Amino acid sequence: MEPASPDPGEQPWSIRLRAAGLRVTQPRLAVLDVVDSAPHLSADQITAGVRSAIGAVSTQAIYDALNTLTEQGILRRFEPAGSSMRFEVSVGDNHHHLVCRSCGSVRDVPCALGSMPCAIPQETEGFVVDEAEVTYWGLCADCVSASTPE
Amino acid sequence: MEPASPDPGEQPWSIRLRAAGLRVTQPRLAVLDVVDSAPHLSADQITAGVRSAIGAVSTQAIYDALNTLTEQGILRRFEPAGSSMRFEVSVGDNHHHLVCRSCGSVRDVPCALGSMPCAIPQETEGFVVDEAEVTYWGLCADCVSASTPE
DNA sequence: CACCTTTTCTGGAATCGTTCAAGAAAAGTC
DNA sequence: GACTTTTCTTGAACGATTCCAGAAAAGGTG
Repeated sequence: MEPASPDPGEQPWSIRLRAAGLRVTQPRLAVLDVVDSAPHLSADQITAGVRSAIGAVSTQAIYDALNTLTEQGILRRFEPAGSSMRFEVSVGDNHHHLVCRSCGSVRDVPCALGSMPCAIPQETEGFVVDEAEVTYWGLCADCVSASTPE
Repeated sequence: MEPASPDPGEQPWSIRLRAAGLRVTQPRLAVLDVVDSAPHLSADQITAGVRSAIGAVSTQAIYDALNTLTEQGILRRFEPAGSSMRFEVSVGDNHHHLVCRSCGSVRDVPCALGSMPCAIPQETEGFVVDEAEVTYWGLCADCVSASTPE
């Protein structure tokens, strides 16, 4: 085993961890693998994935890893209203999310708002903006068809 | 007392409640007054405001009022990541929010993304979008100056 | 390679915000 | 004024996340 590498051609996680000044630990590698293989998972789901990959790990270790990795910009965290935290590997493209009101599923959408006004830091009466987060709410294809009579 | 009316010239809350098929109760009127007088409050803060206005009210009554009023479109609820629910009187302008990463304060911003792409329902691979929510993250003026050395 | 310092993980409890559930009270109807 | 339905009270439950103290592991150093 030991994928421990995001993708052939990319730097293995261990390198990215060291580059961020973080120690390379089993839980962190496992968290990265799980999040990389399935974006938008909750802490709970990530915990399950990590445990099935490397055995017993404390809940705290997962949260610690998620928080640390997020702080270092390796993961990106978001939290649609009514949902718990969700994570994805940070790729720096500032894409946005479609969230299904019915089943809570999340889908990525490229930042398609014209010429990305959302990436442009603005200033509003002294308020310094560093990020614009867009969440599209609606129904996913499955839930649409499930709710349609015919 | 008994403001019970959003604004001179606007319909009193009782009318709006009845129009929505809801009974007119003290807790609901008080919730509306509090939210109207200070947008972006949390359920907790609203509870405090309501209690100081009409005396003892159960926490549950507040949550019930908030949920019901939100369902009926009289209030608008939003929930910046890391924060609890926040409420404002729904005015139908689909404005957005600036959220301070440091102190959590919220400020309204008009939907200024060009010609409001955010209000235009899109469809993406069967995903039917009915709302676009934009959250700007950054630092409010106070926190900016507090964090600046000089 | 053994040692040492620092970071990270374990285990368990605590916390916050929100919801659930059953019965009492109030609103609106006839 | 009695009746039906909605709303409120009380009190417990719940999920997600964090806090804490001590044990274990990571990785630099001699």
